[in-house]
Amino acid sequence: MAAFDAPFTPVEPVRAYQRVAEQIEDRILSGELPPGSRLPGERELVSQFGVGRSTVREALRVLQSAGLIRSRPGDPLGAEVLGVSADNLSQALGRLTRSHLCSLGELIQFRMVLEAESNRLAARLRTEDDLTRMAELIERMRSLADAGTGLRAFSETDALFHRAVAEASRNVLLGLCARAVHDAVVEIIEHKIANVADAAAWMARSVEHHEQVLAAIRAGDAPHAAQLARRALHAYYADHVEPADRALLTAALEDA
Amino acid sequence: MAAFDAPFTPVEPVRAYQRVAEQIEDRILSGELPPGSRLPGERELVSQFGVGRSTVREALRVLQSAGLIRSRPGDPLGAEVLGVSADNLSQALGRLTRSHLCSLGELIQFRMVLEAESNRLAARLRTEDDLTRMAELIERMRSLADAGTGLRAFSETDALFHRAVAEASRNVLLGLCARAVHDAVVEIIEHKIANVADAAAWMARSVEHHEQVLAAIRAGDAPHAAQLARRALHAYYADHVEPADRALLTAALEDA
DNA sequence: GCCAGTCCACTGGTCAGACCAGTTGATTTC
DNA sequence: GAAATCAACTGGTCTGACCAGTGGACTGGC
Repeated sequence: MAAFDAPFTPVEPVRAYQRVAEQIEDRILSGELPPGSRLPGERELVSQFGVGRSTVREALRVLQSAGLIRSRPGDPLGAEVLGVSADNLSQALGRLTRSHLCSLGELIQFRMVLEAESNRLAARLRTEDDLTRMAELIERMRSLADAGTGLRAFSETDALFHRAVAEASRNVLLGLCARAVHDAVVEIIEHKIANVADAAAWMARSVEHHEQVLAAIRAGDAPHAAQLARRALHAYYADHVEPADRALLTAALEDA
Repeated sequence: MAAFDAPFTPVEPVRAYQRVAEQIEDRILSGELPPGSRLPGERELVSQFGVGRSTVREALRVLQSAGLIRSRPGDPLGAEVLGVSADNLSQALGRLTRSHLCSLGELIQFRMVLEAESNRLAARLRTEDDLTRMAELIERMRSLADAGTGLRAFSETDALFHRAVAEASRNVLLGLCARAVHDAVVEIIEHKIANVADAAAWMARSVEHHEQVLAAIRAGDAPHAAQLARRALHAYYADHVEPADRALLTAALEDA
């Protein structure tokens, strides 16, 4: 911005706990404190930062609510550094839907966009390694489905497949957001869908869908891979959103 | 999930400040405490919840870091309820990039996806009101550009236009995420781009681009509207990402 | 020497009480 | 009536204390 546009910016007071939190956050984000490492104990931080314990604790609380650290009473090693994850994102997205600021239909439409784009990019940028990884995961899903195990193990492998696709798309952000949205959706309507009547048939259909996706990605057919994701989500969720929102999902489907 | 799949889930201790924060958050998200309303003072909350002040303060800190409330020393009205916003999202996204877990290229690629999809849906779902709103904003941008005002005012109107498009797309989530990503990008490379050599020419080009977008949206040409967003972002940012990431941006461009 | 059990120093979680700087609105003063 | 003053608040911070729980050191028996 030009200098005359806003010569000075208002100065807002910076609280002590903010500066403490910033210092720690910077070290975590810069990699100086990698995931798995430990922070000093609270009383040690008190003497290092030269502030009271309540200030340190408020700072730690902020970092914890951001998902950067985790602390446990009685742990002589101090709080554990977790690093950046998608948890915070999915939490924020969950709040958006819980507040009815955005509907379930929008959430699923958004997921259609993300997964479609993930597939599209994967079809374009995937390596051979990516393809074998995905094929292996599909194989595992098939064997799980045949073995008649519970849905939980199947869903986990399913999530791994989507993660493999996201990795092949070479965009971490896309993958993290897709996972966050996925988690938010699950949190909202898990109970409605969890006990599908015929789990076996559902798993078989899911395996089939994933095979189609893999084939499109292998063939480098980006538009088709994208469209597959959109269609699958539409078919799966269309019945679970309010009728008013159904048009949204359909709109995301057309010539995308 | 089937009952035999995981009959019991581990029980983790719930801290007092968490329950306090949850109670308040629930009331905010349910709309019982709308944005602009006030929370009781901390000492009042202490007596209402029956916990110590530090517990109340840690809870408020969590809510504040989630962007749900804002407190100011000396305010006799108590903390202000802000409601859900995109700030929290952009903060999380900023952390992702600052931690080098995802690059600037990925961020911009993601923005290409979001804005393209926003345009696409807007082209399909826009109403006449949406169109006039957008046209007005473009007109305002043009007059600002002609008047030779600073970039700041121009950028604000630009942001309003994108918001209008997001609104026309009938997906709040898409708009909020797009704004969050936009903010994250700005935070990272604002200083690099802020003082463009020829602001006037840049603004003129921007107005022209927005007119093309509006025309496509008005015509209902969804694919073209989407492609316009991708191309504009590519043209604007391609030079600012590392060469290794340039292929990412290009990949997001092709037959999308 | 090894393993069980005990014990204790220490952790984070919580509370109570205090002080400070800053805001606000009523009160006083001119 | 406007300006200065004041007192009753607020949130921000610090101190010191207690608790339940953890984990390593210590101790006992084998």
